[in-house]
Amino acid sequence: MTVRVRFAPSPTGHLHIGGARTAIYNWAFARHHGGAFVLRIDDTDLERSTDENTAAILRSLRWLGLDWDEGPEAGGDFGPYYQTQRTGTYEPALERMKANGHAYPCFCTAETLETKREASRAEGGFSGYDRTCRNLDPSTVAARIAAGEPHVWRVAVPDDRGDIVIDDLVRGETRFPIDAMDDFILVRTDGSATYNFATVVDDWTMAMTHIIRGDDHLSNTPRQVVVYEALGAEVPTFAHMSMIFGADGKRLSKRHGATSVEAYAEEGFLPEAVLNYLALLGWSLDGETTLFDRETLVREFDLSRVSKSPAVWDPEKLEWMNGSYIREMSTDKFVDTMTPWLERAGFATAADVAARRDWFLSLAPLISERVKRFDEVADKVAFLFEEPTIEDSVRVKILEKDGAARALEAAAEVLATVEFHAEEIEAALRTVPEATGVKPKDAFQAIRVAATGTTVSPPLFESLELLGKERTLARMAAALELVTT
RNA sequence: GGCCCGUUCGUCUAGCGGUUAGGACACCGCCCUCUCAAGGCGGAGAUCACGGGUUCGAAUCCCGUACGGGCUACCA
Repeated sequence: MTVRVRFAPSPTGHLHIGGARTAIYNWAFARHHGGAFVLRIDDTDLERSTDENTAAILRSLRWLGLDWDEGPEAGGDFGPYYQTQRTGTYEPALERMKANGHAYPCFCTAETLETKREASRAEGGFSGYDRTCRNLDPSTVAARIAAGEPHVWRVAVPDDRGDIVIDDLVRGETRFPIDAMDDFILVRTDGSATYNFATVVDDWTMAMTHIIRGDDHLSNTPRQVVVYEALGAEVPTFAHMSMIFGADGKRLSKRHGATSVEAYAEEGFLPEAVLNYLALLGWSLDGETTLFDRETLVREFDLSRVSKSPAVWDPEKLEWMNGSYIREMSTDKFVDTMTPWLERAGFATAADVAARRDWFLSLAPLISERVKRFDEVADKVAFLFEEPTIEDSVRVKILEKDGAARALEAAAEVLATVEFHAEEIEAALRTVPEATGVKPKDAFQAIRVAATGTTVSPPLFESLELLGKERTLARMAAALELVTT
């Protein structure tokens, strides 16, 4: 049988880091086994679900490079792929369970249930439904329904079934005592399906073979198994992965900073880095390999190597990884990726980049090994696009230092006569320390501050080349004026 | 309360009865060097949550405890 897995986000918000990881594992599992990765939008929470959120989720999945075989905008033979459009399938499923005697109507009101629950919980022990309506006389049941009395439909958990054992692909064999199982509600008074009923019917009718999800659903699994069995459906294989925590050991939330995939995209993270990091957070290839591409992930992914324990989200490691991917990018790709960030900063348009592509290509390697995210690029290249302002403290510390002015004058002089290429610039400037008696470090720092306005910049000679002779000399003259007046 | 899951350096993890407990991020030092990075080399960092077993031998198997998490809704 061919593998079919699904990712079923609820469009009540953007794609969350945790959801993204679940999607990645499902996707990798499907691709590894040559199966189908299905996307279903569980939008039954009408209050909070929005089309904007759905669109954002699709965008984020695509950004990560997770393509789905069936689902919104892809179609498929098992649709519809929006849960709100599948309500028609719950009714026949319920009929099927009724026919088997696996579902029964319950007329108990929410209030009486509440008081009963409190009472039994006070005594300690099982707090589930006491099955009052399970053994109602069939004729009275028929009469009450005919009279239009409000009721829900409950599952009749079999007494003779024995414990429910789940062979979880991540956690191994997990046993749930059957007598702790509640005759939970399948269909509400208003006729709508509850989560545990709806997902089972959806997953069953969509022919899912494996359910890979967060372990917050582990405790729901035995309930769902009961429904599968009552339906006469084949029970899929389950795999429950642990959650992602923040540094404080609490479930990851907004308090811990950016939690949506979109936010990481906007901060200048690369999709391949986010994918790699997320894949590694809770899964290991061999314990040694930390950097791997999409193809390797697909080839090597194995649920048995998914961690059972929760993982703490570590933004620093993600940044390191992103930096690593940036450094490995081709110069061309770096320029392309950098362009929108330059546009956003108002430094250059895509047309500017195209017009002077060679110049940007020589800029790229200077920047790529100095940033961990693309939102740092603008700051690093600013000196090339706008006139620097030298801070007082820097002026005092560097430009007014003994010999600095002398070095600047000498530098300006030699630079004026030279071809403006890094090698020539370097050769010329190397003569300055000896000629002036100023230490190389001090001389170069003075020139750096004059040219870039700061003490930290990309390599000096290359930076000057990019700046060009005219601007370099003008800035040096301006710096000299600053300290000599 | 009941049921279920988890616990190896600060963090992510390897380990699946015999290892000097390995790797990665972060941290520290050295090298490189015009600053910052990047890179190279090295270092520190884990009584494997705790307590009992089983075994010649346990991070690895079993039981218990503690702590953390989940479920226990006419939420998903």
